[in-house]
Amino acid sequence: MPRTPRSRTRDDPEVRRAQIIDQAIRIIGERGYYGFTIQELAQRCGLSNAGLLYHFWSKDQLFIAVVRELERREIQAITPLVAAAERSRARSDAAATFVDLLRTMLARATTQPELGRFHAVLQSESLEKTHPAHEPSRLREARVLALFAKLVAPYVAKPHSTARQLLALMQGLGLQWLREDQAFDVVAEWDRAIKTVVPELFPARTKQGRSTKVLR
Amino acid sequence: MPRTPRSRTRDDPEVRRAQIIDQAIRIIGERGYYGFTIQELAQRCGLSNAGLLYHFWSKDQLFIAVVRELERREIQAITPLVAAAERSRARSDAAATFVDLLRTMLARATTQPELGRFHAVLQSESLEKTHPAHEPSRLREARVLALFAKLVAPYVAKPHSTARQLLALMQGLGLQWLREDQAFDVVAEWDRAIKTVVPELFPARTKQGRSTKVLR
Amino acid sequence: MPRTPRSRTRDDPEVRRAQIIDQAIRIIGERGYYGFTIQELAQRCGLSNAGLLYHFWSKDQLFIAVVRELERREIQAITPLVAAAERSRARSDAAATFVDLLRTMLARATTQPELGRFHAVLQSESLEKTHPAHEPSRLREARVLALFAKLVAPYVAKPHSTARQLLALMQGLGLQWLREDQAFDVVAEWDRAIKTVVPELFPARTKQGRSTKVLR
Amino acid sequence: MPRTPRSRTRDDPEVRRAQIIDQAIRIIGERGYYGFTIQELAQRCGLSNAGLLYHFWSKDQLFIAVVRELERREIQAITPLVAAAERSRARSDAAATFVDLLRTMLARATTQPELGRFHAVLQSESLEKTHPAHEPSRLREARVLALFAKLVAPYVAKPHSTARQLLALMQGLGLQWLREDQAFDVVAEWDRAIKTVVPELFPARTKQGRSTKVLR
DNA sequence: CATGAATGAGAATTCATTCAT
DNA sequence: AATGAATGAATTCTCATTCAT
Repeated sequence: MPRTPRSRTRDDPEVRRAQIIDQAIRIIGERGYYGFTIQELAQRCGLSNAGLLYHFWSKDQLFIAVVRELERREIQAITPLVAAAERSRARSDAAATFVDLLRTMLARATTQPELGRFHAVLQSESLEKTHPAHEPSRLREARVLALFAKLVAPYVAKPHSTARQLLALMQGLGLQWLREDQAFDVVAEWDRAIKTVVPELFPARTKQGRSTKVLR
Repeated sequence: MPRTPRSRTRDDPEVRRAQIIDQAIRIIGERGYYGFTIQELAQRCGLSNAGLLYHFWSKDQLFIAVVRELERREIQAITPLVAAAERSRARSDAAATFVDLLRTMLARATTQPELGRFHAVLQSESLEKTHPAHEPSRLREARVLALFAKLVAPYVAKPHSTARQLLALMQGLGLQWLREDQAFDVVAEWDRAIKTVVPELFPARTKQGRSTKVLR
Repeated sequence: MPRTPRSRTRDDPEVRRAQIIDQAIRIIGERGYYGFTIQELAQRCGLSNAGLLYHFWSKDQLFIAVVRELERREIQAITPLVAAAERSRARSDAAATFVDLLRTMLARATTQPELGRFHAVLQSESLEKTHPAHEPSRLREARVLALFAKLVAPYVAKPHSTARQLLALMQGLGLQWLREDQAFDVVAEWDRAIKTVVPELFPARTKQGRSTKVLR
Repeated sequence: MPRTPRSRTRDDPEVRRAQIIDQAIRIIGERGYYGFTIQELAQRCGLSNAGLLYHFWSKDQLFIAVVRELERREIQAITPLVAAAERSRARSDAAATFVDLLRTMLARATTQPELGRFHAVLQSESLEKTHPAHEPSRLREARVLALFAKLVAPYVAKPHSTARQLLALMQGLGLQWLREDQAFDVVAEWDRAIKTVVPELFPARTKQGRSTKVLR
């Protein structure tokens, strides 16, 4: 029983791949690597099992491709901001560019919840050393931590510690937002969190370096 | 090949169950619910598949039993501290008791890393509505958030927001610690984080409510 | 978790056996030999698996015991009638005694539907040569056929053929009755059937040996 | 040990299905629904378990497919005869067409004993309400009964009662024939039975409506 | 590019049975 | 006389993968 022959964009080597990867992100975000099956993916893509595997040689290859693709997209989205931040290093708008970067990073997970879920799930699943995304996840975290530490260094005494706090808050708030069915304003919470952790990034409006009333 | 026939602890109705649950926590902490197989669990317990299922009627029942058992342990461990915190509400040591509670909560995940992993993995995996731990996880998070908010209320302007930050930091730092192979001092980081988010919990040593240099 | 300790008749070696056999008849009548499990039987008897097998050494032994017990009961119920029929052979009430026997045989399946179901199911299931009740069923059928043939011999030209018809009708009507949820009067139908097949057994009320209007 | 790789009829979408269904009929006729395993079926078809399930999504679906297929074949075989019987309703050959139908119905079970066994076994096994063929069997029996009653109506006083007798005899004789290893002439017995139950269907050769000597 | 048919390796579960208590 | 704990074999089903078309 041949399903609806084909259709849509038809052919286009790369388009197909992209479609597949997009669906894979969704499924992995829902059930993690172990709960992700080629079968389900094929179904969601309107392809047969074999049809799917034609594009990616095996389940693991496909998984790796997904991880890589996501890395690629992330880099693409964030590199310009990182560059801007580095360029502005010595300038007066350095703080603003950094805050901008932080906001954008959270915003990505927010505007594309599948993305947030994917990272949330993989991040814990991949703790296990045998998980295929173990290394990639480790590196990614280290990279972000290092970046945050570098950028926050001018403002705080223990930049690495602050970097940890920022990352923890960014991920944790995202998770809460997902669990609570996106029912609160993460962006606002994230802003508040940044101000709490690195008040120095915000131009003081009062005399003291930090006015609880204003900033919280 | 009949392994050492049986014996060991033998009898003891609940002991076997507890052994099994402990191993299950480990496996689920490593591969999540979807990657968790009765086969592996049985093996680790030195039992046959059927032997295992004799104690818990099905994989899902077993899983639920694990979740419930963990809830039970958590409540058992934390209730006294919560009670203490509530009792001390109006007293001068209120802040100290709260900090104590926060420290203990993280410490549990720290001294029993399996526990930390279990919660870390389930917390993201169970975002999906069809996950068997979806509701339990949701409730657990809501409970903690409410507790934190109540206890922190006397000190901050937006208790719920602060509660979120505390939870995010506690979980996020725990995750980083696990990912980095327990290679840094989470307890110290957590302390620092608490001070950052709710400096009011710590008796001021200098005139200002917060001395960045000292506390960070 | 020990279920309600024991109770009822307690002990009594044979009583227990009888209880078990009664339940076994029910289950086999519902699902046949292949669908019959020791597990279900034990449950229905309020016994553990092992407890059950203590009384009958294995599933097959138990099954054979059931078949034998049923044979025993059948013989016990029917022998007197057969004897009566044979004794009355030459007398004027010979026909009446035979009809009595026929009625009783159907009545047994009717007043104890479990019995009817058991035989109905086994009768077809045991066609297969490897079925544990194959021989018993074959013999039983042959026995009944021979009996019918003998008793009907004085009245018809082809006694064996008539015996077949009687047996077929008895079983077939019983089956219909069970399938239609016992919603019609089998006894009446069986009477009619007997009259149709061996009108000679009934004292003629009209001149012709058979009055369709009356007998049907 | 890779059996003859594959090949044989190869391709042909429906051929494989038909082969499988044919074997399934055999097995179910031997052991009933509960004794029927996919494993055995796969083996008999020279397929792996998974290979089999590829064609029918589950054991139950397969079973339903078998039941339906058999219904289809039966209807296909019998419809023309039923139509003929209905068309001849008022004509002089009405009786002959009906007898023809009755003979054909038995003949089907006779020339294809697997078929007879299948129906024999299912007919009793499906008495249980939870049996997957419960409804189909009930309907089938009702249908046949209604058909017989309608066709026999012109000849007898209690058509429904007569229909019951015909059905019981047809099935019962078939069963005896199977049990006795096909060692007697069922067709002849069936003919005799028809004549016994509805002598009116046969042109009288003697004065009385029924001459025992001739007809039996 | 893609499918249909098939497979071997697991997976969860059920079953009859055993044995020490 | 019965149970609790356990097992090996079987059973249904899923999964990733292969291959001819």
